[in-house]
Amino acid sequence: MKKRLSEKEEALMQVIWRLEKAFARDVREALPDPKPHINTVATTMRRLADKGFLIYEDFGTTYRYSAAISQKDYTNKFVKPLLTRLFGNSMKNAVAFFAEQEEVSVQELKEIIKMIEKKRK
Amino acid sequence: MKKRLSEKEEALMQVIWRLEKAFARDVREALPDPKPHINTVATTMRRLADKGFLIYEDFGTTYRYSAAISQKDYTNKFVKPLLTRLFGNSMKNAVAFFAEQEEVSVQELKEIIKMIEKKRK
DNA sequence: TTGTTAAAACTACAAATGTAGTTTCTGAAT
DNA sequence: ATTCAGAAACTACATTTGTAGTTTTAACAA
Repeated sequence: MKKRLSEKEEALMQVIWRLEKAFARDVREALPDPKPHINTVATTMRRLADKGFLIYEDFGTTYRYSAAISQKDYTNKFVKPLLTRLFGNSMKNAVAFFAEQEEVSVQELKEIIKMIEKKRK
Repeated sequence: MKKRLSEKEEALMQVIWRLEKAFARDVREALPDPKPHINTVATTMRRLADKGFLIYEDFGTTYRYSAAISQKDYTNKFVKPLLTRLFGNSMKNAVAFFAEQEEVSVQELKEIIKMIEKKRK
């Protein structure tokens, strides 16, 4: 698990994180149209398992997959470095950027502060 | 300019965003050891130009590159969707996550609020 | 037991990416 | 003019990713 995933691979992981446990066909179902060929999904999932991002249980005739890394851990390991690099090694700058872009309102920032303070005391 | 860049490509873009205008050798210089072969840098930059991420000026015997897309625009276009997908389509959740991880302190969040409020009035 | 079927396994191939050697060009220094 | 160096251009090749056809396997149904 060294490298960030590609967009398509990440899309599969998203589905698995959401469904928690899923067979290839479930994942395919959850993907938006145009849905990829089932073998494409299966191959990608196998590769993700090879790379350590998925684990699977043997279900007789099929495998059921689940994530080997939580979305949080993935985010910390692969997304956070990307963000901090982009924003001069400062998550504060990153947050400020999204706040300025009005992706996060002042109101929401205040809610976040409240939430954190409650949690920490 | 459809797809997010790979990690290596993004690393080059980082350098260019920082230097603003740069020759291949400048970019290579700015990269951490072990530095890639100069041709590797040049090839990657040419490909980035082909894909519309870089533009270049002819400098007689060489080309000087600069970004065709600002770091902000790149972030909005490619990083923000990734974040929102990861966090249930909510940038608020994303910010809350990083705040909880103590990547951003309550103090900093308050500074951001102040900064925003000043800018908006 | 013989189809039928669903899934995995195997195979294949194109495009993208990462990397770097070889060749050519051009301007600068003798 | 000749040589030299730096850079681009060209070429090459391995790996990864995206995609899907073909073959095998295993379970179930008639």
